[in-house]
Amino acid sequence: MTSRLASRLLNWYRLQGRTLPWRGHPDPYAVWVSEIMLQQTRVEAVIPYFEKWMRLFPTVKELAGASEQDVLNAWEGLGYYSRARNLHKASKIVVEKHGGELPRDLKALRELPGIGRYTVGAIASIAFNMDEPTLDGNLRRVFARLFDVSEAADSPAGEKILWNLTAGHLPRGQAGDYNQALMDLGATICLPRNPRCLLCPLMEICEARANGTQEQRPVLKPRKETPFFTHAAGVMTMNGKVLLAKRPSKGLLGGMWEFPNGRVDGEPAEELESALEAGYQLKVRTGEALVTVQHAYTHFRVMVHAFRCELVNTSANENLKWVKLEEMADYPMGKVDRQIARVLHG
DNA sequence: AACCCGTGGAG
DNA sequence: TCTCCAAGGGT
Repeated sequence: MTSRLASRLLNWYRLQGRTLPWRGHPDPYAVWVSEIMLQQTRVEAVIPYFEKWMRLFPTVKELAGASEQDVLNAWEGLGYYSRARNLHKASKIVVEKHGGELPRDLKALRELPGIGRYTVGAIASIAFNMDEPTLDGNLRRVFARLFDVSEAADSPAGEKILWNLTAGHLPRGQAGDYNQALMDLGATICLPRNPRCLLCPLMEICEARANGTQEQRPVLKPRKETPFFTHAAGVMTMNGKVLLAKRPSKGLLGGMWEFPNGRVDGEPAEELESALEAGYQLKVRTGEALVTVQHAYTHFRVMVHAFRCELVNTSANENLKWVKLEEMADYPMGKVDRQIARVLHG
């Protein structure tokens, strides 16, 4: 039994659904890669990365055999780099424990790093045509509006209601199309701001059920305000090489490379030396500022002053490396450090 | 539960 | 310029 909602939705999807590189792809691996890339990331940003990724790592086995450096390089610019590290880890597990094939078992999928409740439902329904619901930001918004969900949509209580709503309308045998239709609807019609209700295939149902509260849905918890920090970075060049540091594997930009830097509270030029000593066991003499970069991360903003430094002394450190200027592109960096690197390269 | 994790586009 | 937030997961 297909609900009226699902029926309207599926008819609309056949006519208005988007054509995307991973849609109709025969390989579950392609669906997997796309779902990881699409976490908190827009379709337009993902497409070029997906196509490059599938050229570099066409199969699970080739991904598993790649170095973390190559994997992070392929991901550079897409953000949330733990996704790349987890996908890489998971590919090795799939090769070792599942014969190189993505398992069709919900529990086995859920245990792979980087695959949570949403991604299990998406892969199971889209790649394996299983009757599984899922809930992402699009479905959350669509159902919160359609059924006047006053509970905070990003709270456990609200999410439980929303999971039940989407599961309750799931059409047997067409869960993949149903889930993707709701995502397309959320991304092109039921927009966060200024929804295009006149083009919506569910307008009639929505008007009947939503009590006119659509513009006030979904209810979301208030955000915390973002702090601001100032950092100083040291640019140390010698014989056509520059000193780079590898970040810890966890946390912000985990496993990526950067110019040695530290947080400063007073005048950057005066504090840089002590900051670098604390973080990198370096002795340096600062010179003139090379470039200043501002950047807004999700949870804080930074201003980074990059200084040319004269190196006096350094202790042994595995995470420090002298890199030829022409080879900086081979070292995965976040946006800020890539910007500094570009200034150096000319 | 609350917090952390990137980047870019839209308004 | 500034705020919002996007096919979430991990801790």
